[in-house]
Amino acid sequence: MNPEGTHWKRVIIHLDGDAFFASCEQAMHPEYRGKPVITGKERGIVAAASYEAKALGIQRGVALWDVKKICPEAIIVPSDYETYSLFSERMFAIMRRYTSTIEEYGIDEGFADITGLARPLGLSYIQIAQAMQTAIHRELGITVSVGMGPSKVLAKLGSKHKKPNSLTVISPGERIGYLAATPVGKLWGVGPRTAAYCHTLHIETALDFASQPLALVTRRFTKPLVELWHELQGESVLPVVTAIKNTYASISKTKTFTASRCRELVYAQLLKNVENACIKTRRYDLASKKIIIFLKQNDFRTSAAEASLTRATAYPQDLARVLHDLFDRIFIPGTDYRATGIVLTDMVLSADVQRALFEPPVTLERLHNVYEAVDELAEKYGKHTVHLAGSEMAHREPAHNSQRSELPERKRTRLRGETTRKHLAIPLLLHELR
DNA sequence: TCTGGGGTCCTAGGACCC
DNA sequence: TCTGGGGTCCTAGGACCC
Repeated sequence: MNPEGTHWKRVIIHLDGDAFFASCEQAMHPEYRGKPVITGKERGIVAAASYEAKALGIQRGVALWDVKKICPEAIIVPSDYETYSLFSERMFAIMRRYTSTIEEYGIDEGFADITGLARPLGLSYIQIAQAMQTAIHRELGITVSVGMGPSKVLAKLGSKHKKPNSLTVISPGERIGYLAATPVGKLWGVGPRTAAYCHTLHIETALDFASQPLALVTRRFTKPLVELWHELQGESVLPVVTAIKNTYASISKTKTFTASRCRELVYAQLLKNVENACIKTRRYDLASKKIIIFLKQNDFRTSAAEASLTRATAYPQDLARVLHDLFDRIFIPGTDYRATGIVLTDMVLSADVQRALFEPPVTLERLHNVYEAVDELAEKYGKHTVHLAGSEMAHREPAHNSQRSELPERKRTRLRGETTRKHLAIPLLLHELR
């Protein structure tokens, strides 16, 4: 192995937080360290389990019900995305000390392209990876696993290989061994359907897949799988995307509730989702030209309906009429429903929204003013201080399997880069760590 | 994993046009 | 009138990710 990677065309690293949510909780609460900690209280299933909890056989997705049976002393807390996002920001900031070619792939994982940086930084490639890893541990109190390879896929395979707090280098020369040990379904980009298809072709391991002739892969598989094939050869075709996401192609909201056949209640749930989706849409200065709704029956069958709008909007009032029509089209009386959902899509910038043909000029402006006031009130007094009468029932009804009602209402959701008191929380960690 | 919530990308097929 | 070839755009749905 040549860790300096001088013969590598690219040197990519992937950092992956270890039991990220649970680790953040342990970093924030010293009294949680060394103990089984579980997040996901608001959902009733395990979102993240600390390594102490994993050692007891507790995994993602397990019902909290069962957790308490296995381990009555487990510390169970709701997932606090706002705080984890702050840890995430800090983690990426540390990575950026070494290169700006960073991709924030998820809240707890990211890629860095460090090709050619060994000489200027005066560190070997492995030392660069270790420097990031130790700085994250020292400053944030959480550990990450790191993978290094000549492509994103191989780097990601490396970070997963041995957790926690590991560093795994998969060089072009060593990749065969790692691929032989990896079932094809474990590869990034291979889901259950593709894995099943692979089995029909007698492709069982990542190496089986990588050993297929390119012509066959191109003929039998889709474009993402062809890219995967190249990446597995150690040939980097997926770039590290540095652009930070600040817009959306679609915004959706879904919520599960205690199953009900009450038309008004189900509709109220749907309308509340619309209100939530609109809030987020306005926050990003967007407006939607197409709305899709769906109802999930108690047996998990879903039905959907959609409509295009005459004018892009981010105002529930605008959507009310079409929403009602869509709802009537798919609601079946006497059927129990467990969830509703809404997708706002075909987004445009709100600045580019034009008045619909034949629409009186005042309408749009008035709506705009009304919701500006609504958003201000929400900022001061909490989300949903003002909502449509039609969603009242959903606001009263506590959501199914959620203890959220016990939780203090979050003051508000921050915009990127906006400063709130919470930002002060992490520097305090430095003292706690001693 | 008997099932939460929020996203993106890709492909096939139809409509329509020249 | 019949036939051929080719392009673009849109939509629906599948599949995958965290």
